[in-house]
Amino acid sequence: MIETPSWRYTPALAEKIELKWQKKWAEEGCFYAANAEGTLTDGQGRLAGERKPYTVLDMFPFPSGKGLHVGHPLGYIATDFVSRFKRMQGYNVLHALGFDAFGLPAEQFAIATGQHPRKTTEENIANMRRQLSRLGLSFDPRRSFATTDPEYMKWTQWIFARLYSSYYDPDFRRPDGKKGCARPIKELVKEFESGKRKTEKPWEEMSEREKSELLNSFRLAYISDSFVNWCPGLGTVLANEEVTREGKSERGNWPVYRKKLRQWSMRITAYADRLLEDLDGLDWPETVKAMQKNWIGKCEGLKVALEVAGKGVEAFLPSPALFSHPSFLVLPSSMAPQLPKEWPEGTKESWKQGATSPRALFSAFKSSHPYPLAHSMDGIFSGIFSNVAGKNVPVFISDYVSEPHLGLEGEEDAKFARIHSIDQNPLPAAFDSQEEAIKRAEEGGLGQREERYRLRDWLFSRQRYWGEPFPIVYSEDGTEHLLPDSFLPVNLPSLPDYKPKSFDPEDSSSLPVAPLARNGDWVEVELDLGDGLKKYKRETNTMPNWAGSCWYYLRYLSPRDDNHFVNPEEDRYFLSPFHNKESDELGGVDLYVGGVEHAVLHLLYARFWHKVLYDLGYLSSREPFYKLFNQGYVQAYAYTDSRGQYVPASQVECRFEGGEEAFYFEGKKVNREFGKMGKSLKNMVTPDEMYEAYGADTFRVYEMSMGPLSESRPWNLKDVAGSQRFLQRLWRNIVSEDTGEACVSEEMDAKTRKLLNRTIKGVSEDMEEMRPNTAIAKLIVLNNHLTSLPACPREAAEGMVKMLFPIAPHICEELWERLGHTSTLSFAPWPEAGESAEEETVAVVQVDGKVRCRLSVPAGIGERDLERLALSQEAVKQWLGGQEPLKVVCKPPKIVSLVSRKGGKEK
RNA sequence: GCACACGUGGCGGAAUGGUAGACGCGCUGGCUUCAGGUGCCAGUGGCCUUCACGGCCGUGGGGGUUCAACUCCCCCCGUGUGCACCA
Repeated sequence: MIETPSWRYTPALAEKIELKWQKKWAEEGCFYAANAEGTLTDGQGRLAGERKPYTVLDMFPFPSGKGLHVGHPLGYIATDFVSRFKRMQGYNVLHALGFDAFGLPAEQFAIATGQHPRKTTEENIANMRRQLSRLGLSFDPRRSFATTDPEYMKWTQWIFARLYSSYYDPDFRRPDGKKGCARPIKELVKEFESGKRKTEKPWEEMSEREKSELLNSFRLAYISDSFVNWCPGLGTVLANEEVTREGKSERGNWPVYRKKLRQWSMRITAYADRLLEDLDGLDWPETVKAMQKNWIGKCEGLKVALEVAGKGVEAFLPSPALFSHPSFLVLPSSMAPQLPKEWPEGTKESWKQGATSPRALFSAFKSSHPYPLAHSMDGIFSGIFSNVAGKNVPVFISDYVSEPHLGLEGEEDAKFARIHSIDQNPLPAAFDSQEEAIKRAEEGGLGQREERYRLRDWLFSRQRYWGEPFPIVYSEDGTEHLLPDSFLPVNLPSLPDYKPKSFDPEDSSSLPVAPLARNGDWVEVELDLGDGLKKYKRETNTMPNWAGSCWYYLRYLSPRDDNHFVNPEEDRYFLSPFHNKESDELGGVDLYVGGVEHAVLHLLYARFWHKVLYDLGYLSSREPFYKLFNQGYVQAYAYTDSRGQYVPASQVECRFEGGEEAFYFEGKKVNREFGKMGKSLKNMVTPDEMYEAYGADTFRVYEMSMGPLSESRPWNLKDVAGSQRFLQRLWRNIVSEDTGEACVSEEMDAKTRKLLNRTIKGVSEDMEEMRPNTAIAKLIVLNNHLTSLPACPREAAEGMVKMLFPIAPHICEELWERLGHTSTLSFAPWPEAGESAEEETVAVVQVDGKVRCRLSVPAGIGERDLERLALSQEAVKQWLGGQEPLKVVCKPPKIVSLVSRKGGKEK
């Protein structure tokens, strides 16, 4: 039996090395970013002086109760290698991770486990920290926080207060000199008082209540009666974005009803133009820009008159809808059972019987209707029918059509809506383009062409417990009052029962009850807001969890500052455009990495807040995130047996049959599918399993080498062995497996030098462009070459270790130490490619587009010389058939392309 | 239906107008070993031919531009994402 050498790079040794360096980095405060001034320095003086800042940001993680699988760390490993690479290039890197801990999932998890959300949230954060810390990520630990921390919540409320106290003045010039700026509402009041800005009724004659109403129509955070999506099953109101297209709640899949409610909103529409314009200057993926433009952008459509329950109303039909549904009837699903009664000429008995849900109605209608289905979406919840009752009247049925824009404000008025001209002027069922649809509709007198923004204001209140309370109280007459900053934070009260009051999911007559209203001692308060002690009632809504995630990247800069939400000095140092040439005039975080699922909402909301805070003079940059990178997802193979049941993927065996892969579970053949990683598909792999079986460095190398960072890719456990072997070979090249001591040669041959230089050049470019997969491939090539040498040259070993450090930091630190160095690699300068003395390269000779000859030539060869050399080759002469070439294209030193008289063409 | 993205060996992928298949997995052969595993060395797109050299074909399909196309343009097929009923 052969014993494993005592210093082989095994998972056990990897773990020892990894824990050793993680401890050391933590003790030395290795990843402390240094602030421009004040409290947070790096403690070592390393970063003092002229270092340029570089901010690397991960999307704010939500600490789920389920823990992480191997897909989650992908983005964190990516930002970590960028951070480490930038540190080696001499930047003062700010890289921190906090937690987005408010929100419905946290509340639901807590309810499910019967505990207080604060307790479960803290436990989940601790678990996530543990799983991530074993990866050796280079976060500055001093800058971490959770949105639920009272000190953080204080500033979230403070920002809300600024939005509430501001309005948008389209004529006022903002700091960058352009028109349109948020201003304190006090300025507006002055204009009303002085008469500079007119009001319908003179300002001084208005009651306090009237003034308050008027100002509300200007404030950036305002309260108004608005339609909300009431979900009795959850007992909460949801934003449109949280309602599925089937009209169910995104979380829980309960029915959702439209209700009128007094609600807080954010006037994001005031910023629509600027949110659109500034996209151009950002270094974002074009697809994300397109999605934002699509969301914000102008939409052409038709303003039409509708008849609703005998009353005339106006509606806007966007051109995409007009295109696919040229004339139509819209019915809320709640009316669906009555449809046959309302239907002109009674179209069939068979389908109105027993059709109580839209789904049932639809399928009954589809099966019985004699006419062809013109269009169907998702096949179930809606459909368009042509030639109903001899008329061209498509019908639209949906769970989610109680649209105020069609005047359908509540079930009581919602009989049906129809386009006036339908009977007189039925439109053809199909057009060639949206433009044609809108043109024909306009010509047909259906309505008037109009452009609108689609973007609507952002609904900002929730009837939940686990969110930030509003810094708002109401006096006895119902007028709202902002609490002064000195009253912040407004903390959540303790409640005997913090669950939202849910109802029968089908009970559409129910109304939301905010959990905070249950604590009477908290709601009813006596305060002195500057005019003596008075009685007030607190606002009982809470903020959505977008609130905390809208500005967290700012708090990383000065996480413990009690006087500012972000310290102005640090803002100017880290985010201002003047410190980062690349980000030009927009400024912001240098690199933001996360999933594309936040392409619209989170990024739009954060940009909006950032712009308001910029207008008000609190920030020096116009945009929050200069460069955005969307990483792909880690997907996984899943396996089903002959009955279609999922079998544990980890126990599936791959065999090689007739040159192809076949898969077996317990001796029986199974099918391979492709899907999300998770418990239901029995294909989940956790980082903890990877640490144990391979170590963190192998795991990191594997995740970065699987494919391009921006693409989704399947997790393939057996491929990890390749990454493991690479690190083992590297270790063995530099360290003796018997003694553990470095065994390198002080000499380096010319061939190795050349390859080293080429590798440095290539890897540097790949790292800069965030292509770790090709960087790793190049390092493996170098490593394989070093393996073939009798002894590894020290210079190559050190270059190798430096270049791999950002991706596999622990093993590289260990090798660096064993090579005789005493200080961390974290700040070692990134290697630079030297000049290679010898400059031979391979040139290719093509005849009629095909490679016919390869020549070894000096890299500096001239065009004439290369051409002459190519033409003198026997093989080339043969392919030219002894004749002069018709044409010669010579691009030294790489290629000579010849056209023969036989096959070639020439112009 | 509209918009965008993508399509390369048995698998993940590399090459962005200039040597297609880097690198890894898997597979084949050899060495080490009692054996398995690990490790090391060599080979590995298909077809033809061969001791060998070599030749032909090949990046979803078809057409085009070019001395030269995985790469650029047009058409088709397929896959994925977004949009639609919220506006």
